[in-house]
Amino acid sequence: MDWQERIRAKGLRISEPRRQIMTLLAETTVPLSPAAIHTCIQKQGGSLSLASVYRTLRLLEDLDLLCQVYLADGNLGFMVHDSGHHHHVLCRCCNRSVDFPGNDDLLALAARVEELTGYTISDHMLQFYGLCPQCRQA
Amino acid sequence: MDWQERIRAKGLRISEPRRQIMTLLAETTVPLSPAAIHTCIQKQGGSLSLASVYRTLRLLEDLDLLCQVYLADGNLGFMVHDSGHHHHVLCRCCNRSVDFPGNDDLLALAARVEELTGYTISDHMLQFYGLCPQCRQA
DNA sequence: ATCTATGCAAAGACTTTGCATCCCC
DNA sequence: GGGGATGCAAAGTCTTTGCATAGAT
Repeated sequence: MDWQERIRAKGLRISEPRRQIMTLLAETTVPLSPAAIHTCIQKQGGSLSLASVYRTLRLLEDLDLLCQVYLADGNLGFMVHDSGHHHHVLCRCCNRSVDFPGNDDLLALAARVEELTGYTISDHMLQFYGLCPQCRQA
Repeated sequence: MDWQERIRAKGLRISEPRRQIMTLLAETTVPLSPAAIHTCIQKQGGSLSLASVYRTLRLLEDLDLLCQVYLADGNLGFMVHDSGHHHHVLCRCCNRSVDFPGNDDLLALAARVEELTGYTISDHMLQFYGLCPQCRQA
C-alpha cells in the first residue's frame, strides 16, 4: 500500500501540498526540517504555506509515512519512513542519513537493563552519529 | 572534583541560582524541564528568573555537570550527569529515570553498522522507555 | 574594586489555531 | 455539492538577549 492509498484509506484526500512534501522527502537522503521543506518547495516554484507544512507533516507522521530523527544540531528532521523497525545513522557533517534494521543486540541489552533497573522496557530510541563516506574523504 | 570546584576552575562564581538548581536536580529522580525547575524553586520559596534558569542550565551542561534526556512526551529534561558514559531508561508514566553504563553490545552493533553503511561512527544516542517498578504495580 | 551573574522586559524562533475560501472526491 | 484542506494572520509557547543593577571573590 503506497502513501496515497494509505491517505485515502482514512477518508482523507490527496492534495498538492501532500504530494509535494512526499515527493520532496522521497528524493532526498537528508532529513529536512519544516522550514527547510517550505524553502525547498518554494525554490522549486511550488507554493504552500508554512502552516500547511506543519499540518501535513503531522498528518503524514500519524499515518506512519514519515519518521523524525534528531539532527546533529539537536533539531528535528523528517524522512520517509521505511517499513519495519529500524534506526538511523546520521552524518555530523552533511546530515545525510541511512537506516539499518532493528537488531537483536539491542534486545539482549534491553533484557539486561530490565534486570539491572527493575523497569519493564517497551521501546527505545537509538541513533548513531558519524561521518558518511563522502564527507570522510573531504 | 565536585560541581562547585568545577565552576570555580573556570573562573566562574557560585551563585544562589546555580546552587538552587544543582540542589534541586541532585535530589530528584525525574528529569526536569526549565519551566519545571523554575516552578519548583519558586514553590520552595526561592526566587529566580526563567532567564536565569536557561542561562544556568546551559552553563552547567557545558561544564558537563548536567545531561539532557528526551522525555516520553518528546520534551527535554535535565538531570545531574553521573560520570562515565551511560544511558537512561525512562518511565513513560512518571518520567522517573535511571541510568546504566555504556555497553559493549552497542560497540558490536556500531561496528556492524559501519560495515553495512560505510559510515564512520563516532557516537550515538540511546534511551530506553518503559515502566518503572512503582508504576507497573499501579 | 572588579568583573561576573541576575532580573526584567523585549525580541526571536518556532509552532499552532481560527476562519474564510478553495478544491478533491 | 459536501466536507476536508489550504492560506493567511493572529496567537501561543519556548528560548535568547540587551542592559542596568546586584553580587561574588
